Amino acid sequence: MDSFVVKRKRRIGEQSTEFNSEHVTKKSKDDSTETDQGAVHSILWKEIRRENLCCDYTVFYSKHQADELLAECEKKLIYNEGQMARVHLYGKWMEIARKQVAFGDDCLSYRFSGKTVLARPWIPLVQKIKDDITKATGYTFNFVLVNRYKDGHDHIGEHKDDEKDLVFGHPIASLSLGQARDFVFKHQDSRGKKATRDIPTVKLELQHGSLLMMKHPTNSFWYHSLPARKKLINVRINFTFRQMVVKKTC
DNA sequence: TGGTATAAAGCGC
DNA sequence: CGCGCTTTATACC
Repeated sequence: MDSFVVKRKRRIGEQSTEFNSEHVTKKSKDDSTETDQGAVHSILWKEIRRENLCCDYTVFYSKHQADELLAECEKKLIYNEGQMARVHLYGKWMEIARKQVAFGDDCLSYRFSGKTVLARPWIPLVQKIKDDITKATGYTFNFVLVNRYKDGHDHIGEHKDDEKDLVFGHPIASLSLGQARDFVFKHQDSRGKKATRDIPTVKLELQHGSLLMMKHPTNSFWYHSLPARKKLINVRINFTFRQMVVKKTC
């Protein structure tokens, strides 16, 4: 069993909606003997399972905690500009419809779509979120890509996370703050006109303060996207914590 | 070395 | 407004 049920010293928030809920099971509390004056609670993960898709979702921070984190992010985060804010796709350089910055251990970088995003040194705000997730899940991370979607016009297209620089099999932890947004998984065999199979898309709504653990082999088989939702006016900031291959040279 | 994939926008419906 | 589909020439195994 791949479950990880972890105790945290806080009450977790409400579960959010997963549209195709018939395939979702809530993880039951295990046979834990934890009795820390009732102050410690197991995280209730919503398990999302399809063929070669394995994700766990929970509301990780209370509204109050998430509000404070979002405010601090808006105050302290500075995003990449210029060449660093573009991708090379289908022969053209394109501006991205969002803002992006990365933090990580010394000398780490992440290459995708013809560009290299260098990690800035960790700052306490981001380090704290990373440490919270590690405490809750047991997984470590040495890199995070931060995407800021200023409103519902900002988005990211269908893609798979580029695995060249990622430690194979390590989960990606996606923490969301701010505007709840739809998040869509589409199986690689069900895309386009010459799809060979008809596998339904999987849609989630990623809530303020939520954590989505994307586990192996999800990213090898499924594309994901954050489609535009043009009526939404509020900002969303997303952190995707990763474990990168550490190279010998800087 | 070639075969393969593409984190984007734009169009039609 | 939202979706599905096409594009395209470079970068990479």
